Amino acid sequence: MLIATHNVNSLRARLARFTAWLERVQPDVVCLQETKVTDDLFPKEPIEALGYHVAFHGQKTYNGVAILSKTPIEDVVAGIADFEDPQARSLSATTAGLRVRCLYVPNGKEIPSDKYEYKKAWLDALIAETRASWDPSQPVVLTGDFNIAPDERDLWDPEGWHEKVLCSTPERERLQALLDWGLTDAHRMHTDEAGQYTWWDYRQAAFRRAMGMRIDLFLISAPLVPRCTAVTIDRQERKGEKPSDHAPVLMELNDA
DNA sequence: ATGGCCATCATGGATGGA
Repeated sequence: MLIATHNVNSLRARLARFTAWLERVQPDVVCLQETKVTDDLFPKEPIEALGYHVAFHGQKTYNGVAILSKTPIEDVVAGIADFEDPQARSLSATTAGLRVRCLYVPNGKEIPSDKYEYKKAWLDALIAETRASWDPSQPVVLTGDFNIAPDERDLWDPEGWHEKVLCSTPERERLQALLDWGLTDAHRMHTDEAGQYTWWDYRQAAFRRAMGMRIDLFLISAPLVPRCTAVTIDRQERKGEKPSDHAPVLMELNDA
């Protein structure tokens, strides 16, 4: 089966492009971030018409997450336990035999800033809920836009980005806490290569100049590690008319 | 040297993104 994550940077602005991609690629499960649409306006009809069940958790203008699946979606939970969050950034659900968590981690803006403090507190709450209520012996997928580049291979200018937001030690320590709980960065199971980016700034012709970061991740629990045969970044989808600034990432899992 | 793009809301320009 194929599971995808994609920060679409507005689902409605990207709808025609996205549904064309969905029809072509035929992923079994898709996690979307930055849908930027309230639940009453979520464009579920064109997605359901392509054979997908859909769960969503959105708000006006900013943020917003959704899970699409060819099989029924159950036990949907929005947000993080014991964390009052006005921003729609987490959606968990069971589908296709997986417990899936679709995440849009806060950006953090700059260090120091209120937004950076919010990012750290948000990640602390995610870690706490994961330790308290999730089971790494089950098939668990945490995926989405983590807004953290795991290591120096994952950003185009390590010196320029040194201890900047998305790369700072406190952020990476929090990502490591999730990994230490019992998750594996699926991309790194298959390659040590640097420069495997998933996001490129719209400015400065960053995509053409390979100025990007790998911040869209699949973190998988131990039962899924032997099933994961490939992780690919769909760079083609970053090209053309009105792309998102993120490329979709696809993970292939063998049957259990 | 700085910022250079894009989406939203709204209809100008601020905010946010990363």
